Amino acid sequence: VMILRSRFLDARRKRRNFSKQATEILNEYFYSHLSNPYPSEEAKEELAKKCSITVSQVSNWFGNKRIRYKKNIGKFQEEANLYAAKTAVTAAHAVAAAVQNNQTNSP
Amino acid sequence: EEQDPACPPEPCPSASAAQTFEWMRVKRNPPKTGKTAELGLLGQPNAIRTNFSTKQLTELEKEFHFNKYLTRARRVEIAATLELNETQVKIWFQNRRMKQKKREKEGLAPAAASRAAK
DNA sequence: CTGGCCGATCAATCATAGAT
DNA sequence: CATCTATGATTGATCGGCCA
Repeated sequence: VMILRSRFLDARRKRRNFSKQATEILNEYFYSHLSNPYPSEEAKEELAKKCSITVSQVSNWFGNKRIRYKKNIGKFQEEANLYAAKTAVTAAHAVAAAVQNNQTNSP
Repeated sequence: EEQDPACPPEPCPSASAAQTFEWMRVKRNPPKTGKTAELGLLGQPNAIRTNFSTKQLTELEKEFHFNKYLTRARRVEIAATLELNETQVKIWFQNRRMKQKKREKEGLAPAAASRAAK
């Protein structure tokens, strides 16, 4: 409050928002695993690499996302639909590719 | 790409009905520690997150640098001096240790373009 | 069986970046 | 430029698992 407490310790909070694409990657994972949005340590490391952020930041992101999502599911409905559609398309491409590959070299 | 070994993506293509999964219902029990300010109302589940004063944090920090782990005696002593529960002191040290571990880990590889592990 | 620790997470809050 | 909202980080405390 008034006690401008620890401008020292809070100085590190000079945060910067993540890049648009990093957020994109995180949201894709979140919504494609909405039934259990708890990435394993390995998954976090990979996401961190792809997003060019630290594993801790990935953990913070998921922690904040989960809490804020369940706090107001309605507010995220639009976003959820957006990513749901996106992953659906991606999945479709993957399936198509798989089919192609399967036909190319069928046993 | 790298899907979880046993966790396929949401198999719900039809519409995008955002169901309510278990994790969304998880609720934590309110803190048992902390002061209820003894407002006459006993047993009131004070769900207030204690705010440690700068003085308390300074003392705890000082003690931490002396010993990363507490002995029962030391814990009792500190709790009394800082007017905190033994549990709060215990938890503070636990969180402090995790915090330090996290810092060490992050401070030892900020720049690592290790493409050697693939 | 009991209590402390670890690792992960929760939940509330801080402080700032961004939108209006 | 002030005000309101979105978001990354911090932290006291909880949850489940492990172990001496």
